[in-house]
Amino acid sequence: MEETSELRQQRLRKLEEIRQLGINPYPYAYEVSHTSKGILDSFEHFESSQEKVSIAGRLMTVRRHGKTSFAHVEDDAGRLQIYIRLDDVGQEAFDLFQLFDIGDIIGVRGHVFRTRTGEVTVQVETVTLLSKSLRPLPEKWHGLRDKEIRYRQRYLDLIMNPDVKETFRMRTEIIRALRSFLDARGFLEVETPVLQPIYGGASARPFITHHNALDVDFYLRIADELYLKRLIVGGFEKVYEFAKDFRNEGMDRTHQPEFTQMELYQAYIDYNDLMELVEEMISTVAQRVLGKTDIAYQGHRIDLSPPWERLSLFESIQKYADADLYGKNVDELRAFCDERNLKVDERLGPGKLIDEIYSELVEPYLMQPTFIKDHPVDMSPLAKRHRDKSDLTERFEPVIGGGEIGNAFSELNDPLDQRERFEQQRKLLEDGDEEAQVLDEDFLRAMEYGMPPMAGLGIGIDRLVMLFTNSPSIRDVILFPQMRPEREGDTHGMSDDDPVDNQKKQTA
RNA sequence: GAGGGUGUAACUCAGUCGGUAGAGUAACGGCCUUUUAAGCCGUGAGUCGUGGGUUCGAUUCCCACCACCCUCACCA
Repeated sequence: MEETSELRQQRLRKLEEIRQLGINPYPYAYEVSHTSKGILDSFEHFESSQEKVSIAGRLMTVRRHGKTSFAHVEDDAGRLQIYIRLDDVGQEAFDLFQLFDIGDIIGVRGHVFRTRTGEVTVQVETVTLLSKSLRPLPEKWHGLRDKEIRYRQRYLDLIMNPDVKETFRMRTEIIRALRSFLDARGFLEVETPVLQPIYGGASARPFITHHNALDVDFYLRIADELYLKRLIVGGFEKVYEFAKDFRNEGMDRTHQPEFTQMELYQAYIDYNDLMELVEEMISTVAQRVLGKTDIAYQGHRIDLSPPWERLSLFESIQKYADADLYGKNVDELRAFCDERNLKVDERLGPGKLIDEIYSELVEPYLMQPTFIKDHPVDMSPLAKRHRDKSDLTERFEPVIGGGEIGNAFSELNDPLDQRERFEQQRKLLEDGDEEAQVLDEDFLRAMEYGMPPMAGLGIGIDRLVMLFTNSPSIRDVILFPQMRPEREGDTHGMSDDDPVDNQKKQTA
């Protein structure tokens, strides 16, 4: 279908014509002296010096006027107008320029001036084709709106929508700021396996893959927690990792099967110390990336400056749902759910019920940064028991904008308690909880050698970036979000009969 | 997994109470040496998501399927 497209055929003809002129439409390099932004920022200098500049980028607009043309060239830093006159560039170059299309990558060299209407412009003396484009870009006025094409063909989205570029620049800056915050505090960035023989560290269903040489199945990690803790056993005292994790679950506005989490572990601190670190880290990153600590997210103003409110899970339910559920048994909790019209699964244990109640009645209303802490022990098999209440754990979730952006605890380092917790998880698994955690014998062995007291944290990087960039969907902060693969004959405009492939098939 | 919505030219969208479709942009030809949604004149462009059914006739009605979006359910 694409190969018969009229517009593409026209461009292929132009490509041939350019070749006939003895010009390579795909040359090797171009000497770029300046960026569009550099020229715009220092216009007076360039105007008075008449210094020659060369810029390269994508031709985004063209206004042809017979023997002159105005156009805009867009590079990584922005757009700059260029002005081409027959008298300036000569007949040959001007004819070549007539063969250019919007979307072509070109380089131009000339001096800088300001037009009658006041726009900073390069008056072109030489023009070079750097890459001929064969497909038309979306329309200049409405741009590219179709979300499916934007996600599937992110390159096109990036070309057409400047704010997308900005979002992903900011994503990188956020990660960079987190790194430098942790590095400055003596944390060591490490790498741990993505392929794991036993998955662990979170409650989720894994992806399974197969290693041929060993003839064993591996799991793509759902977390790196158990490996980072092994490193603390090994003697590192502060470690972190930016990890791509994989969870084989549903996808929606806040979930992708492949997502990024930053986990950190520090020996000899507890979860109270870690809360301080988290609020300082997030507000520092905001200050560095956004230049402020109050942000706007989907119509809400959020103040990230410390200290953040600290509420135990049961206090938060007390405060937002006006109910004291601490110490209630399963039947009482279920009765409460009925009373508040919460539909819950029959099989849920007390911990999951509490979590359900909290998620429905509390979390969505927590716009300002809040540490929700002290979760029931059966919800948190890797967390240390609360020092005062043995049925709770020293765990907290930083909640911002109505959703949690992470999870942390004073880490359980009692190997015998840990074994019991794994055994309880095994029962849950046998009772049909597909997300229950699996016993990891080597992890227990490591713990038996002696694991220092410590606290650990996981931060959902994608969600943090959503908050910082005011993005409503996780797909807006992942460059290439997972989509159902394209199939021939499906979505309109998406079928892509590659003529090169077809040629190969024919000649094979 | 359930419910709702969308799918028409390269893009953004109209439209057809059933008679095989239009606008703007982009493209092509012509005029135009400071334009910027340049302008003026002219032209071409589409298996109306896919498959089936009803019908003399389907892009339109019906059914199934596919993709995407939204809401809900599970999760970070």
